[in-house]
Parts: sequence; C-alpha cells; structure tokens
Amino acid sequence: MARILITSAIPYINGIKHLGNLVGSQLPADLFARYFRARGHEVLFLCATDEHGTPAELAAAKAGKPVEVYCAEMWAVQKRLSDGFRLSFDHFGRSSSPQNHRLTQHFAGRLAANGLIAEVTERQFFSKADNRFLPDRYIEGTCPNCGYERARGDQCENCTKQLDPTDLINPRSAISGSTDLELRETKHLYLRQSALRDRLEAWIDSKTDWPVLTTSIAKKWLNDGEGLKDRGITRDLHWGVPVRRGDEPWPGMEGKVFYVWFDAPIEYIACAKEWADARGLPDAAWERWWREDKGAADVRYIQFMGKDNVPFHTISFPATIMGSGEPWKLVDYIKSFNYLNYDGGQFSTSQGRGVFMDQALSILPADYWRWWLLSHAPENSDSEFTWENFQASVNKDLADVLGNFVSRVTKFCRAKFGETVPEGGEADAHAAALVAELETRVRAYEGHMEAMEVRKAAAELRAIWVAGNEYLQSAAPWAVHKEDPARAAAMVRLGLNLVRLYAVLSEPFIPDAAAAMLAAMGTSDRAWPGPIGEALAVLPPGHAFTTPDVLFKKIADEEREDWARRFAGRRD
RNA sequence: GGGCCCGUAGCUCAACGGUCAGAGCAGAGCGCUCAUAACGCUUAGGUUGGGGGUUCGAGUCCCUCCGGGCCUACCA
Repeated sequence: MARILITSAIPYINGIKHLGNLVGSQLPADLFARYFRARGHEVLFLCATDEHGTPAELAAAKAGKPVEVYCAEMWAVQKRLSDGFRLSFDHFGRSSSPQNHRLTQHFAGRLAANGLIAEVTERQFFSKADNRFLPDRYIEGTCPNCGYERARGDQCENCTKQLDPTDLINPRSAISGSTDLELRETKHLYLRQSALRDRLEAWIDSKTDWPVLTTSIAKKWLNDGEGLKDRGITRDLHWGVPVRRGDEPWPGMEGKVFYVWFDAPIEYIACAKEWADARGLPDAAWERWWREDKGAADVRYIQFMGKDNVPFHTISFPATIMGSGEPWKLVDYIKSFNYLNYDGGQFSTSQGRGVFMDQALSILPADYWRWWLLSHAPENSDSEFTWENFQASVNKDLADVLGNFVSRVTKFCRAKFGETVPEGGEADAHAAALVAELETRVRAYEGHMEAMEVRKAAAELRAIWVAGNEYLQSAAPWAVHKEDPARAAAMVRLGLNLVRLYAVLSEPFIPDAAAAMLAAMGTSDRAWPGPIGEALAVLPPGHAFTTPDVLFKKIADEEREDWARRFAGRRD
C-alpha cells in the first residue's frame, strides 16, 4: 500500500468553468484518486479555488459586491458543481484561507532569508479613474507597429508584436477607458529564480518519465534567451495575501500583496492544513503528506493540469520550494493535458460558447460527461467536442454496451429464476474463456491506469464490458434454459457477478452508475478483483438482487439538436 | 520573430525504427431473440498532409514545404 498525494490545478474563482477546464485537471485527477483508493492506497486528493488577482476584483465590482463576498459565493458555486460531477476531493479549499496567508508569508520570509528575493523599483501605469495600477494586459492603445487601435499593453492581437505598455499610442485603461494614466514608481519583490536555474534543470533532467509536453515547456523556460528570468511575485492590489516577511512586516511593501501565481501553488500545501484543521487533526496529520522530514518521504505526489499551467508547476513553484531550504515535498509526476475544443472552435468563457459545468449537469447526469470527457481526454493533442460524437459515444458505450448488459442479465434472471442469484450448474467452456479474457484485460486496464493513460484505460474498460455481451451471446442461456435450467442458472449467476465486477472496475469513471449497480446487486463488496474466477463468485446462490431501472437513458436526436443550438453562442 | 506539439480509414484515436499500419463508431452482409430496435459474428475502408534524404528496413529519425494548435514570463 502506497501513499499518494494528488492535486488538481486550482480553478480561478472568476465564473463557472467549462468542460475543457474540467477535463484538463479536476476530472482526470478524480479518476486516479478514485482508482488508487480502490486499489487500497492511502490517497489525499486536494483542490481549491484560486481567488486572488485583478480579474476577481473586477468581477466583484461588476457584480456590485465586496470581493470577499463575491469570492465566498463563487467558492460555494464551484463546490456545488464539483460535488455534482462527483469530484471526490478530500478537501476543496480556498487560496484566500488564513492557512494560505500564513504559509505564503512564511515562504517569502524563508526565500528572503536565503537571499533569493530582490527588491526592484519600477515604473508602472496607474489609473486615477480606476484607483489602481494596471497590469500590462489591462492597458489598451494604438499599436505603434500596425496602427491597430485596440492593442493590449503586452501584445498586439492584430500584428502579434510583443509590446511594452509604454509603447502604446494614446494608452487608456481597459477597465474604464480612462486616459488619465500616469507612470508611477513602485517597488516590487522578485523571486531570484535565476539563482536556482541549475538545481531546477538537474531536477527536471531527473524526470525522464515525464511527457514531452511537460519537459519541453520547462526546458524552454530554463534556456530561453539569457536563461531563466527572475519573476515578480508582488502586485499593487488590495485583494490578496499581504506582503509580509514571515511573521514580520516588510518595510516598504506596505499595502501590497503577493502575486496570485506565487500564492496559488502554495495553496496546494495550505489546503492540506485546511483539510486537517477542518477535521480537528494536529499538524502532523497534514505534514506527513508534505514534509519529507515528517513522513512524506515515501509519498508519491502527482499533479494534474492543463498545458498552460506547466511553467508554474515545473519552474516557479519548485523554485519556491527549493529556495525555502526546507524539506517540502516536490512533485513526482506531472500529468498535463492539451485543450478540448468545442465544435470547430475554442470554448469561450467570455462569449459563452460551449458547455459549462452548471449547464452540463442541468441536462444530463454526471456519468455521461465523465465517460465522454475521460474517454476522449486530450492527452496527446487537442481534442474536440461535437454533439454528434458525444451522442454516439454515450449511447453506444454506456446505454448499449454496459447498460443493456445489466438489463438483459437481470431481466432474464427475474423472468426465469426470480430476483435471487440462482443455484445449480457448473462453469463451462464459455465461462472459462470469459475468465481467461478478463484476466488479461483487467490486468491491462490496471497497467493503463498505473501509467496514467486515460484514453487507453477507457478503451480497455469498454472492451471488458463488451466481453460480457460476447459471453452471453456464445453461452445463450435463453436457449440452454429450455433443456437444462441448471446450466442456464450457472450462466446467469456468472452474469450477475459480472455486473458487480463491472461496478467495481467502472467506479473511477462512472461512480453513480457503479453505485447503482452495486445497490441493484444488493452488495457493498467493492473489493478490487484479484483472480477473476474468485471475483466472479462473490455473489453466492440465494443472494437477493433487484432489477435496476434503465441505467443510461439514450440521448435522442431532438435533444442533441436542441442542445447544439442552445450552446452555440451566447450564454443566457 | 523564437520554441514546442500535432497531421494516420468518412469520424474519434492506436501503433519500443522491425510480421500484412490496427481498434471503436459510422457503412455492408449474416446470425440471435435474454435485453434500452439492444447483442454477437463477418466484411469493406489507407500513396500514414506533399516532396526529398538516412537505413537492410521509416507512420516513427533528418531536411524542406503545406495545414492546425500551444507557449513566449504582468490574464490566470
């Protein structure tokens, strides 16, 4: 039994996430958390909301609410939706928690003590109308290169030229439109990542099993231009972790906060403390997951994220940990995902294009989405959601292959033997062939899950379901029953046991259906299968079961067409 | 501009440099009648984006062109 720490990239607080966000981190993280738990490992699975930064402040202002209130409300919304998708977090925390405040300040203090913080005075645009310093991206103006009038301070969308906000002609605030901007001097803290470059590179070089997508992004940052650049870790904002040097004030940094990308990954750790605090556990309970000197040396730590998050998890956050000089756990494996596109384009939060988590749950059960998203996870390249593909996959895989299997076994048994596992008869050659096939396929399924190959695992699981239908077809208990009811009884007994086995194996992908199948079989035995022959003898003759309702209702063409129209454009 | 990834059957995807490039879906044919008009079997689909090269051997490695995508450090 191993100890496995799993974190999902923490979703930004601002708004409801779409299916692309879900499949990029939280959902696959949940798949493996469930799988490793089912295999008997000790798992701590953490996620949280990422609450700080300019967009949260602006969204709160737009909603006419104090930012603390806005974030608390949105946290509750995201919590409800993650529950709806059956994301089995041990704790769903908040980067604005007191625990994260203290820990972020602690890391900053340690980094300063180790000479890894530089104080830099720079000039930034301040908008009097907005009463705030503006990030580059929140300044608009005319591009000096192509004349495009809505160029942003970091880059012109029209000609793609990299810009500095001071390059813009007629700069204005992207928030208010105000042109009353002035350059003001302001002091900020920089994390001296450059001093840790060689250690970071050696660490990344040691990760030979990481996907190309992950290491190539990290390498780029280490070797780009003159090498790894130092990174500003403070901002002139109100909403965030106040800059402090551990427990001490930081002279000259009053009124400033840490940059969201400094405090957000630290929340992975603080979230564990939130988890312990919420349960009244001592610090030792969470430190044994995070401190190598306090029991975490044998923890395997896996992070899940979209590809856009990779630099922060391979460079900035490890630099923070290494630079602290304290034995915090570094990540062992990063599973990163490409993007899910929507029907020929991108999901768009701003345009309301695509399906968002709340909408998805309002039209179909979580298992439908979980199955499609995971079996089509964008592991090697961007993948695409279309309603036609979704309908076809869900109807075929869940309704026809799995759901109908459960249906035909239970209904046949009820009609011929009643709702009790029938006795009599013995396993025949058909049964032996099935057991042999499942022995191979279940071990292959485990192999894909251990290797964290989501799509391959899904394909193997589906093949395991198909094997049940093949068995029934070849054994044909409905024909055998006419002459030899005992032989048919043995076949049905095996079929009912298959339903239980499928529930156990499928639980990481489709937990609700798995629970319904176990409930129908009248058992709570969800032990992961050892030898398949034994796993198919768990339900003994005489054991009562119930015939479940339709496990998966099919998606009709009219529904599909209706949804395709509803989610094509503006969100209502 | 720079870096990286991807391009394989109508669709979604596989394939340590090594049998005849494989699965699922959709299509065609047959079978079954327990079942959500479900299931099973068989079958047809390919100049692996184009061109050049390395190699006994290339979907895989190199060069180049075309197409799509991501990142490029102050959105997060």
